[in-house]
Amino acid sequence: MPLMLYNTMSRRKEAFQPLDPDRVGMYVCGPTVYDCAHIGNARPVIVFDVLYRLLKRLYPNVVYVRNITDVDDKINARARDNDETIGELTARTTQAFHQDAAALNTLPPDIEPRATAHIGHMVTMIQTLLAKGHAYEAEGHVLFSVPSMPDYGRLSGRSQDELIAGARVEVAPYKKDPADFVLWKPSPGDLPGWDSPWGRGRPGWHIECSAMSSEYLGVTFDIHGGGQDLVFPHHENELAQSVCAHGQPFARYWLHNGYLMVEGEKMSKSLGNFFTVRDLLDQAPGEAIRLTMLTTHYHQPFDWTAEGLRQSRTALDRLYLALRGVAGIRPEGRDELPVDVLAALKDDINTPMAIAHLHELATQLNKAVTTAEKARCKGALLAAGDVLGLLQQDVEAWFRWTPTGSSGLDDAAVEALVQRRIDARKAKDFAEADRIRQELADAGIVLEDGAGSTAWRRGC
RNA sequence: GGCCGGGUGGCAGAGUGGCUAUGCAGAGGACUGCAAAUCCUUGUACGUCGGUUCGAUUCCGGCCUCGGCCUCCA
Repeated sequence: MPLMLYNTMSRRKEAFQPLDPDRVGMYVCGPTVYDCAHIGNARPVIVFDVLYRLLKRLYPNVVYVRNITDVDDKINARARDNDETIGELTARTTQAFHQDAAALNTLPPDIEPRATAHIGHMVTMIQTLLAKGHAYEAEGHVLFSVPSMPDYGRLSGRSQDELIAGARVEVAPYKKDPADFVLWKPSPGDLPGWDSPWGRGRPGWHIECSAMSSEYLGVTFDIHGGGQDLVFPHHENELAQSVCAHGQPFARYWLHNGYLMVEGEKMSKSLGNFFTVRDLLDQAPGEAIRLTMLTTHYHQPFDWTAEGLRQSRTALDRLYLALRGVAGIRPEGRDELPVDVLAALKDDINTPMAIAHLHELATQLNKAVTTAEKARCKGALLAAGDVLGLLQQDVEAWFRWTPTGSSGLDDAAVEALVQRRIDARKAKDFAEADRIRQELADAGIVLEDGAGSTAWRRGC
């Protein structure tokens, strides 16, 4: 079965056929670095990480580009509010983003270009658009002329008439058409600016992705991803600029992850349901956050709930318990992705289905009797985990995770109590053994007596 | 107003024109010093009204309802 992907452009699932199977290109819109990432930002990071891992399985050479937007009016405003320089703000938030992405067990992209390092390329593209009559200068701005592109609006599925009718924002007086958008705008002395044929200024939002994607992946490339909210206007405009400047097709497959809500409501600061990835990492392991995100198909709206996170932790407990049971056995077939997991992911990245198979593999592992069988099941489970970015940490590390600022028993204290209980059991002093069990239970520690040993873990 | 995507068992969440995932929670059983874990068994699910069909949760249409987008929020 070929890899099937839902293409926003055609509104249907299509068989993926790369332009060049020896160099598959994927561009995903990365963060604007003005603040810590919130959980909505985390969704595309995780979803496209799974696609990246899958593509790497299927093709020998995948180039994953995810940009950092480090020039933006929100950045300017935030730096002023924080009383820090723009450079300090963007460096700090970029680093925080990298830490969060790593905590969610996502692979770094192959190339992570920053917008400010590609201003020259953007200027060149804007000049081309001007020369071809797709852009015009007005009051120090350069604007893209939407009417100059007949099939503008195809990606987001709206006609130019609709755009004009629906425009609810005051139209800047220098625009020839209400739908026209900024390619370049003037910068006063106190804002970041670069010299250009149109004076000192800074780029509009959309042009950076057009410039950087073509620089690293070519003017036509395979996959372009991002959140659904970017379909319009960002991706529509990127597409328009790129096609008009280069005269060739742009991205061939457009993938968009659905929106994120919190406890059934739109996430917003005013509702008090706004979480950063950081906030959550203090309360739950990154792997649990990752699994939670993957339990809903990427294309569906995702409802983040405390209960959902709890269930994911329980699910990971189950999977890691299965692995703990075969800790001493060397896995077999570690590199062979189980066929049903592969099939699920090849069907438009059906992670919920893949996770269901993960559970079935765990059940098989739990039921395995012979060592050979256990080794095979363990290998299959781990291989399935690899492509999902799950089950890769040390089993005991998973069970010992503690929330930030926890004041409970530390590992050594738990070990000491467990040992005292083992001694009590050997002496058949079950009253003392049960007292210790209760003491540990009160501290959130679950004990599991096995043949000749006692394992422990921290409950949720 | 225009456009888009949803409504599945107690909960989350896939999927399918007939054989009805998976996990959590619940019930019963096996195992266990007690537990936990594990395994086995179990639960008349598909918003509503019509249509197509031998048969629809799955296809088509109306309706209800939820959410989103409509110029810079992933």
